[in-house]
Amino acid sequence: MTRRRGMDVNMGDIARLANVSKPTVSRVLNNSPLVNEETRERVLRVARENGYAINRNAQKLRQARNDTIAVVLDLASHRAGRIADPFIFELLAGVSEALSVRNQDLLLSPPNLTDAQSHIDLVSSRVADGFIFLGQGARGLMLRDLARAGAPFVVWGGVDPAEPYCAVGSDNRLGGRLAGELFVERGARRWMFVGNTAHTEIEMRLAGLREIAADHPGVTLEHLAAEQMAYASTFQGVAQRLRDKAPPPDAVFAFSDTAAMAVIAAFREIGLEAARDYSLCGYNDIPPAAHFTPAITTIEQETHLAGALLVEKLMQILEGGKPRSSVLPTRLIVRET
Amino acid sequence: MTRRRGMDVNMGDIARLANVSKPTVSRVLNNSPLVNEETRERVLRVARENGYAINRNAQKLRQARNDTIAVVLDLASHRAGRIADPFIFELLAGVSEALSVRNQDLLLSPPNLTDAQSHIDLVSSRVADGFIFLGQGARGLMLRDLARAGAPFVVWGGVDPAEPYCAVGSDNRLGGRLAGELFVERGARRWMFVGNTAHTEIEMRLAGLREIAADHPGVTLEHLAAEQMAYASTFQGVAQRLRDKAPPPDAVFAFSDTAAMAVIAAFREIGLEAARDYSLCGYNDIPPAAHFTPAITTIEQETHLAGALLVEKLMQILEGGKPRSSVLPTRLIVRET
DNA sequence: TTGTAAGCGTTATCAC
DNA sequence: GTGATAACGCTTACAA
Repeated sequence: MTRRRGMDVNMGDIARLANVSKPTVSRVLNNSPLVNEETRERVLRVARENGYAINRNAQKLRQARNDTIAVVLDLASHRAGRIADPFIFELLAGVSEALSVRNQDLLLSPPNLTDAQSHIDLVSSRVADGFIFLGQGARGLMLRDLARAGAPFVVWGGVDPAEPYCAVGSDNRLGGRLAGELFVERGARRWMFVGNTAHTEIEMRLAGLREIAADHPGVTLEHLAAEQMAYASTFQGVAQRLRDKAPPPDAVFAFSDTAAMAVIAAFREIGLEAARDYSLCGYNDIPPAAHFTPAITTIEQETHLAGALLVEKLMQILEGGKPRSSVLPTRLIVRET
Repeated sequence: MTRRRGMDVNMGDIARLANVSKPTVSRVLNNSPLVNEETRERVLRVARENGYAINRNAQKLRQARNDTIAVVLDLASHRAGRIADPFIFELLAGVSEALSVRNQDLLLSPPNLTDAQSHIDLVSSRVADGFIFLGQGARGLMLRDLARAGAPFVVWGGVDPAEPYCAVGSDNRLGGRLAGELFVERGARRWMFVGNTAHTEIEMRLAGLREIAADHPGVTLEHLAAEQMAYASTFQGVAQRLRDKAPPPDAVFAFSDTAAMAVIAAFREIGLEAARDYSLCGYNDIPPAAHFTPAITTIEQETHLAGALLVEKLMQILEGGKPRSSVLPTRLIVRET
């Protein structure tokens, strides 16, 4: 950056120019009520005139808190089209907004942060005060370690009261049950679940579906792993299964609406159409699901408030509190499939 | 965080425990070649044993650079389903990875950063060294101001050699021309462009399409604004246009594949099918486009390298260089529509 | 190869 | 209300 007027001004300079001491400038900048109105105005004017901006590193060095939160996204999964659904970014937008309201910086966690220790180091290095994990992913174990170490964090994902950390998520088990009840109503017998159960939230959906299946003799439940969570690999996985001699499922519960689209495409290859030949339920209610042909039945999550809720709980933890986990409502939206 | 052993250890403590001075510890931690191998090992051992993590704020305070880059996403547009295409997050993943390789922190820019001054303040406050804008969005003017102020930044978006800043993007104008040539080949006469031209990159696509249209007498080109970039509003905009008495277009170029899906849904409402009744070209080549029914013709962008390229150019700027803008290849992928 | 001393720009403490 | 002084934890310059 070209050295502009004011670029290298520090608090001492402002203090001198305004005929006050450094602590007074500091007080003004921190809206301390202890400062004379006249002084405040003078200091602010001088600061403005000189293009002064406080050095946040010096500030952070001196203070206990960093006012920075690290947000952990499973970005690696999003490379190469391995994207679950765009809905995780609505979540990110909500978190970003909630943090900004509280004047907290948002550090996007680097992709190489994998074990508990590297997360702890980030806090020890005074880079971030705590973490928000968006999606448990396959890191249940690491999260338990992190909780045991006492690191401050909250998680968006499956809410399990047995876990030693605070989580916010939709009622995934209920989601699974709702899909199951729909399939029962439709008279389907050969159910299939598509999703990677290494992710806690997805495992819980399968659990809910399984509960309903168990209540209905004659119903079989098949599980297709879909490890990659990618559109293309999900499509291929389903297509391959359908080439088996085994009779095709007559009901499918997919881990996302995008995955549901992959399911539709794969079934279409062997001449089967959703709605006509099998029931299909997605997850997330992304906008295109409603206008898809056929319109996709799905489970809606309450993500509007999630960001604010996650941030609020993390702030409570940072202030020494022990907020409880929250389960957000989940709703079945019945469409053509 | 519970105070664990080693939590409050600083460099002085390690120095004392290892029988060396602080600068020596510093040298070891920064891989200086000036340290004796034996000393290095002893220091590292002591540091490890005491769970020492360097205080990055103190480090940043002392050094010229911050090793933090602010990434600007138009997150506001992603709330309420206003998402163009998930492809922007592949870009984010690429940037995240490239930054992490260079040990740079990624600060996600807060949503309230709108004018040039607030961006400049972020640099003056020593929070970030520079910016990466993912998508020009409707901030062409602000970017020019920012460039004039000498702030270090690079942009993913439309590349215009006349702009005073470094940009990386696909050849949007060529993309528009490719779509136009396809429409000519298909014999279409009533073309429609769907997209918000306040975004430079989208305006350039329209410009390319317009060039081809101008070369072909008898071809009309209509522009549907689609300001919100959302799936739902695009669907509604197209549906409303189709209710006009004017004859429907026989060729549509949409600003994204997701938008193309909205176009298909809207045309279907009046009984028109892509491929059969009109040509359709999307943008980005997202995975579902290939398996959609009908399979969507689209323009592919080279996003794999974009993240690394953006980071590299920004680093050059931070070192005083003046990297040139880059245009990445663009390819038409002809499918059913 | 290592150590001493100074300083980065802020805020906490205490005195007035 | 305001100011003097001492940290915060690190790196740079210079000396040995």
